Order: sequence, then C-alpha cells, then structure tokens
Amino acid sequence: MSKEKEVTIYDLASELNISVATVSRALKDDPVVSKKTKKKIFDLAEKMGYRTNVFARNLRKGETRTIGFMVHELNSNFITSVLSGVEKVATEAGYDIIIAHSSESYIKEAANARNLFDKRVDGLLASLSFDTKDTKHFDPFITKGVPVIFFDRVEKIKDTTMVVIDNYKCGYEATKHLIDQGCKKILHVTSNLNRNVYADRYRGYRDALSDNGIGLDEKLVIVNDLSEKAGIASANAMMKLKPLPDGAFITNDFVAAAFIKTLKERGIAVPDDVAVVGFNNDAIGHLIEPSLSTVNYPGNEMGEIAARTLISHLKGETSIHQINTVIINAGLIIRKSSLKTKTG
Amino acid sequence: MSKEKEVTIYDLASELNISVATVSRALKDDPVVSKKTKKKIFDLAEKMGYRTNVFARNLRKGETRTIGFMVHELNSNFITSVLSGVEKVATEAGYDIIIAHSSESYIKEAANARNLFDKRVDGLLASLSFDTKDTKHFDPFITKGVPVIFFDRVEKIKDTTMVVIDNYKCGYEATKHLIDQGCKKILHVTSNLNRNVYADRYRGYRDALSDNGIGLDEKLVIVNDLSEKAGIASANAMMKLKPLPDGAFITNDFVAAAFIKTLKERGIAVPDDVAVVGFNNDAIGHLIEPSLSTVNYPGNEMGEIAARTLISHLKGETSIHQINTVIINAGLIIRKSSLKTKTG
DNA sequence: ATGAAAGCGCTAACAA
DNA sequence: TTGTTAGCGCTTTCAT
Repeated sequence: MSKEKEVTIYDLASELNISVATVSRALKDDPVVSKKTKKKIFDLAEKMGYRTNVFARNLRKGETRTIGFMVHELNSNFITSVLSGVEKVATEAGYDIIIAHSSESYIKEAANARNLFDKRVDGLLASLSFDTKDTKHFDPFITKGVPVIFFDRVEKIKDTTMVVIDNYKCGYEATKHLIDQGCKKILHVTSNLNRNVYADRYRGYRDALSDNGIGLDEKLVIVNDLSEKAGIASANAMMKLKPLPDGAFITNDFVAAAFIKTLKERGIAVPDDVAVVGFNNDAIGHLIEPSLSTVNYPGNEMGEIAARTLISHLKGETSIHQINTVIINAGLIIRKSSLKTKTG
Repeated sequence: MSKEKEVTIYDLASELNISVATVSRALKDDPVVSKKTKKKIFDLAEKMGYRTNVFARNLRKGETRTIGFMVHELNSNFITSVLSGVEKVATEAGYDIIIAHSSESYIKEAANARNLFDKRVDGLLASLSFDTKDTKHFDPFITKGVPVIFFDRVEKIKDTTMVVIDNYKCGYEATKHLIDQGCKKILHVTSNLNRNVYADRYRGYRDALSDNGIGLDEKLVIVNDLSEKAGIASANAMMKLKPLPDGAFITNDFVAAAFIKTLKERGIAVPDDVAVVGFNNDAIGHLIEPSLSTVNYPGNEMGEIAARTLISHLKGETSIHQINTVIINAGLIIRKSSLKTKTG
C-alpha cells in the first residue's frame, strides 16, 4: 500500500559518500573494511532503518536460506513436535522453513516436492506419505545436489540420509514385554505395512512371538489408518475373536486410547483381560485410565537432529554423504495398561 | 553442489528466436500472447526443465507471496489445527508460510516480528504470547501497510483485523451449564488474565455467577499456565477448600484432563462430587473418563478463515480495513464430566 | 582499504 | 502481437 521507499545500500553509500561495495562489505562484517567506516555505516543503517533485501541477495548468491519440510499431516502430536524441533534449530541458524503437507497422498506429495524444488529450498526434510512407493519426485533434488533428509517414514535413496528410531527393536521390545506379562495371544493393530515404520515394528512383533514359541496368526494383525475410528473398529473386531486375545500392541497411542476406551465400554478389563502397549508416548497416555504403556518416540529430538544435520551439511561443516542413517534413542515406557495384576 | 546451469527465460527466448518479454508474458498466461507462441514456449519450458526464479520475480515485483505465522507455541492441538487450516488455504492460493514461535516470550515475539518484517512477508497472522502487553513490534507492519490479522489471542490495533470466538459467551455458557447442574461453588482454572481469551472467559464466568445469585469468590479463581502440572496443582489446591467446590470450569481440555485424573486418584467423583467443563474440544476429551464436557473451538476453521481473509485482502478482492472482527461459531459440547446423576 | 561496474533473472513501460 | 531496455538491490571481480 504505502509507497515509502525502502532504504538500500545505495542510500547509505551516497549519504556517506562512499561506494556501495564498501557498504556491502561492511554489512557482512568483512574484515577488510576499516573499523571506522564500519561503525559509520552500521550507525547510519540503524538510523535510516535499513533492511537487507533478501531477494536481491538470494538472486545474486543463488541460495535461499530456506529448508522444506514435507510431511503427511500436521495433525499429529508427533509430527508437530518434530516441526517444533526443526523450527527451533532452523531459526537459530537463520533458516526459514516452508511447510507442505500431503494428506497421505502420493500425488500431493509429488506436487509439493515440485513446488519446493521450484522454490529452490536449500535442503529438504521429508517424511513419506502412506501410498508413496516410488521416489522419483525426489530425483530433481538429488540430481541438483540439494540435500534431502528423510525422517520417521523413510526410504533409502542414494545420497540421502535417514533419521529414524529402531522400529524393529521397539516392536520387539513391546511385544516381548506383553509376552513377559503372560500374554499368549497378542493382537497387533498397525497401519500401512509398506511404510518402513509399520513394517519394521511388525517384524519386531513377529520375531518376538516366534522367539518365544508363539505362532504368528495373521488374523491377529489389523491394518488400518491412525484415526480414533480405527481404534474403535479394532476393538470391535477383536471382540469377535474366540478366545479373546490377552494382549495388544498398537502402533499409535491415540488409536490405543480409543481401543482401550471401547474395550472398557464393552466390559473388558485392561490390563487384566487384555494388556495394551501403544506407541509414540503422546501426552494422552498418562491421562487415560489405565495409564498407557507405550514406546517413547522423541519427536522434538528427531526434529532437532534432522535439522542440525541438514544445516551443518549446508554450511559445509559435515557432509550428509558420509552419514547414511542416524538412529535416535527410543524405548519402552511401562505404565499400567500392560501390567497384569493377576497371572493368566 | 552440481554446477548445472539453471534454465532462464533468456535460454527459452534465444532457443525460439523470440524476445524474453514474450516468454515472460506467455509464462504468466498473458492473453496478449498468441496461442501458438504460448504453446511453443510452454513445451520448450517443459522440455528444458525451466523453473521460474522466485527471487528475480520478487526482487522485481516487490512482493514475496509469503505470509508470516506468529504463535506462542506449536505444541498445542489447537494451534496446529489453526496452522493446518492456514497451510491449506495458503497453499491453494500459492502462498508460502513462514512460521515463528515465541515460547510465550515478549522478547522473542518482538524478535520474530522484526525477522518476519525483514523477510518482507506480504501479510501476517499472529496470536500473542502471554506477557505481550504493548504491540509496538507490529508498528512497522502497520506503517508500511502490511496487513496483520490477529487470531485467538488478540489485541485491537488500528488497521488490524481480529478473528476470534466469543469467549465471553462461551465462558458464560459453560458456567451457566454448571449452575444448571446444581453447582453452587464453581472453581475457575484459567491462565494469564491479561490475554483477551482468558479475560473474556473469566468475565463470562463472573457474570453467569452473579446473574444467578452466586457471589464471586476470588479464592475460586486459579491462574496458571496450560501444562499438565497446572492441572494437577489446581486439583490439589482445590482439595484444600472447605467445603469442596462442586463444579469447575477449566479453560483448557488438557489441563482439565490432568485435573480430573488427579481428583479421581484422590477419591473425588467426577461429575457427582465435582462437575467439570473444559475448553477447546481436543480429541483427548472423549478418550478420558468421564468424557469431558467442553467448548468447541474450531481451530481449523479459524485458520482457514484468517488465511482466506488475509489473502483476499492481498489480492485486492476485499479489504481488511472494512473488517474489524470476524467471530467464529463456537459453543458448549455436553458430555459426561458435567452431568450430575444425583442432585446435590 | 576502497571503488567501478557487471550481472543474477525477471517484469513492465514504452516502442514498433 | 511482439521487441527493447531499464532497472529491482545485492555481491564480487578486478582495479586502484
């Protein structure tokens, strides 16, 4: 609206009767400029309300100081803690974040990738959506040498780093814990098994069973989305099984909460009839009853580490080409929903 | 890294032996360019992998197609639904979002404002932090004619639009509902009363009481932050009051959940000893026991409307100078935590 | 330690 | 309908 002219380095230069080159150098604290001139320039800049024009700089330098953040949704606790971690690190380092979410759609994810590529982000942090199988849409980044780091839901691509937890181990631990509690028939409620996170947890579940002499029963594996509805449906589906399972490993706390609530409404005792372990360590876990045993998945840390790794690469301090995978600590938190008080 | 030259409109122009002006016009679908030339240009652009250079355009046009999103935190369900709504609308309209969070600090909020101003966002969406009293840091935006829209936690500034719910009415309704349930001594757990949202709800609470012949007792008003700890502390504080309150209006579902849990652990029955109404309609509300009566606060919608209003202003379709305040529908949702089964 | 000047890629006023 | 050209504000090479 208002037509106030922006102050440029030319204004500063002519005001002080020096060249723009000197002003430009002074402004980025180039040691070659004398202390005196620098001071004059800084003072005047302050006084005239000078603000560097980011576009001119970017145009000239060909870097954007922006990183892309691609996720499936923004509505989960986990993802927003990741974002919060990323935002913190990025801001400190002077990077902006452009966010794009795909609503779990491959088409949208590809469109977002294209958009972020066009926006020339300096780097990309991404967690894949459900139905993303091929990763062609990341090729332009790889080809052009724009660093890509996957987190949580990942896919191994050449020249790409992943930040993950050991989902296999966590799945194994959760299942083993239920077995230790005396469970013999353990339900597994999870999501799209094409995605590494769910596939790995499933493998952990399966191996824990077989290592303990329990056969795998495909009917006990329920694949669904991560909604409240899914939790209710899974509980209802379970009620139809004879004999009733005595344990459940559910790969999402929110789903687990709905699951438990439904069971309780239908007269099933948790943990005594069915012991339950969730996944993520959402705040909801200790507010429901019984408090939810779960796997701690530190989103904030994951975000910080992913961002730090990316930015450190961008600054040339370390290279992500040396780093294949970063594994973040995660592990079982035992609360009441899985602790049987009487032995089956 | 890789030194592949980017394709520019000059490349396209010289390849086709036409001028850059024509290419530029064609690319933005200017009707003045003939269909034929347009087609040639689009095809070649596709073939050569042309991507428009956003910085050159921004530098030239002086607009950034970016909007700033300033909030206190990213860790609440409510805020992330707002963000999700904003992101949706903004993406559709071709705008990017830069996010900045202040961790409830005025200092950081001011720094963020400065940063977003320097980044030359085309517009700003903001929700204030706790200890923000003056709003000087928004002056540069106002002066320069950059539109600012406040949502949720707002402050009236000239030339600024607010998107809010009727917090007074909601506070009144929630309290009245408790009174209708027979409550005579109603606790109010809330947060910083300098912020409009809490102040207005508090006024609603107060007026509902006095309209129904109940005196205001300052000891029944607990001001705290919005943490789980706050919920526990409030419950414990309440336990010391003699006689015990028989109702509680808590301005945050998360806090209410922790509050209820603590009461139950200490042998107080909800709703029969103490009826509880929360605020926000977080998903947690129907997963806890008893399910939580609350005030529906539709974050997604608020985000969409705020973003739509801003963008429509930026496009010159409508002006925010005509709009002072947008009030979003919100209202009581009655579940079990507030429904007394026996009459006191 | 400082200056002159080219050019990053695009848009738009003006001309044809 | 198309072309020419002057900048937008900055960084950087080459000179001084």
